[in-house]
Amino acid sequence: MAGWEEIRAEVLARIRSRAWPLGALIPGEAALAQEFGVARATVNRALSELARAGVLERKRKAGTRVAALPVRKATLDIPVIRAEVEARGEVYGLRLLRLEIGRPPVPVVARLGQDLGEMVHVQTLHLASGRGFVVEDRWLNRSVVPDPIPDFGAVSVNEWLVAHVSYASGDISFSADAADGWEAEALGVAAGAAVFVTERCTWAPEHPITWVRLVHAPGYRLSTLL
Amino acid sequence: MAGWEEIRAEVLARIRSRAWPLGALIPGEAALAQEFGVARATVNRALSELARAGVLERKRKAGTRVAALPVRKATLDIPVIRAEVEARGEVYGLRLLRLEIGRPPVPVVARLGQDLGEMVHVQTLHLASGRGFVVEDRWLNRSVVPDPIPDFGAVSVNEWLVAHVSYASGDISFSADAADGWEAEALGVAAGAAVFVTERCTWAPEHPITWVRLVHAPGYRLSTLL
DNA sequence: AAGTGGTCTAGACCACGCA
DNA sequence: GCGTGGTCTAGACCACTTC
Repeated sequence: MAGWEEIRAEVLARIRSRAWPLGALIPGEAALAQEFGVARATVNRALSELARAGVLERKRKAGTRVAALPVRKATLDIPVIRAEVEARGEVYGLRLLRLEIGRPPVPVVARLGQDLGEMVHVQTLHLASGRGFVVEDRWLNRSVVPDPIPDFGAVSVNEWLVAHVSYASGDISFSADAADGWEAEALGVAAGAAVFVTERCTWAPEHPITWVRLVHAPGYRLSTLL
Repeated sequence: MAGWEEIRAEVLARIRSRAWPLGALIPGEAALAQEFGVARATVNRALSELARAGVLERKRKAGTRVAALPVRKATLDIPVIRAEVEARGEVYGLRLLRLEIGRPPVPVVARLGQDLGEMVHVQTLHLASGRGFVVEDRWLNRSVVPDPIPDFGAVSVNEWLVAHVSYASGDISFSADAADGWEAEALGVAAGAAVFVTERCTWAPEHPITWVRLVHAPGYRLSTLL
């Protein structure tokens, strides 16, 4: 018994075999290190990984226990749309549908957490081999966009942001919705069709950067390994 | 400059400020350790975290470079449904709609990767404060279910599995779909309404355990911090 | 062959959170 | 307080990859 991965496996095995039941306190790092004949840091690495995966819950002083109701954690990759299209072996295309300056609707202001007044509104259509793949509806903080405004018909806003604007945090959510009139038209599907929607909001340390809603063509799947 | 989090922040700042441009090779761990006045292990921890987040790409011998097309990684929590309902402050309820033994349809067999012959088919409805919350359609490997079959009207299959069956791996995917006839009826919505669908497949090291499709009531959102 | 990141060790100090 | 996990160090060896 040597590497942290072997130790992680052994600990997992004890949990799966109910040698360490759900909710139970397991021995401390020092004890396990001695039992396995490794340094405490190695045990720490193994247990930390399991905690990150949601299998264990660790607290200073309280010790480490097996999670009672294991909350599985899955890691999602959120690629740039162009990369996603190309990964499918299709040809990426981009069409700028609308670019204007105006005040965002109330729900968008609410999500951003503050009213920035006028913002840059961009609507684009991402194409995979000529077919509509994703419709993007985005509001951008004017202060992050230079004057003149970059050509968002050549480089998608997302890719431009990644390369030119630093940011700190954000959130993302997924839902199902019925395709809106113009969204359905852009994607070439019937209005009201069930579509997968991604909504993202990002902030720089001190101010909002952008809010975006991505409507994916029917059949879209987001998947990952558990 | 001391902790790995500070070093991570400093490295991030250099990337965001384009001092280290996208795709560029950054100094080795040893050099950074000297510059920051810390041990190499500390730099390693900081860079490893950034690599896990998709900001850096690391390869032995080749060195560490800034990811050219940053793939954001988001971590999703996949809770047990009961916990999800209770976290909303609602009362959880469970109703067993169907329990039978039979052969799964072809798409399910395909997903599982092998034909197990007859399987246990369970359909349940999860309720939040009496309203339909999730419809579950599940096929279980007969060999993981004891005889007699547990009371899946009292404890959901998922919770029973968590507590009684060890497993190794699986995958999960999310999509949008139009609600099917019986699903719509169970949820109390119009047939064809846009619903959020979670599909999960899990395997023990050597054999499939279960395939499940969860249809969430309209309005369901899956969200996380980036 | 050589350079880079990945891991391990033995020891140490510290922060947190219970009592 | 005091026990636990979280982190840092200095040094070492190893695995992988490119040259």
